[in-house]
Amino acid sequence: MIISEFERDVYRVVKLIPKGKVSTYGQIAKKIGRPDSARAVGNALNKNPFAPLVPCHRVVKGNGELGGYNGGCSNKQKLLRTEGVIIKNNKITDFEKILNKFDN
DNA sequence: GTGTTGACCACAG
DNA sequence: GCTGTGGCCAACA
Repeated sequence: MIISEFERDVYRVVKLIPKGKVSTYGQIAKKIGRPDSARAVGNALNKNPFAPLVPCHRVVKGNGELGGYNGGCSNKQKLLRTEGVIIKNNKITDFEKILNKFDN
């Protein structure tokens, strides 16, 4: 399985998200140097060649909603709650508090 | 090779 | 607050 440098960066950053925290497509995109390519980030995670390795459940939309990945990672929501992330109606409670902004 | 689509975000009206 | 448009990367028809 060979992937592009872009996707590799995406997975690298996503894996850096600490337990109990989440991030957004936009933040990840910005971190890897493509602030306008949140779509490509989602696409990379959609393929998800590192399914258990990349915590896709810690990646959500910019407004705190879970997003459309819900179909494949629904059980991960419960896992997030176990890690301390409160999820309410497919939305993250205290989203800004647990949001891991890769702000260097 | 061109156009469309996809787990999206930001800006303008 | 909602809608439309522009923007990036990769995959598919």
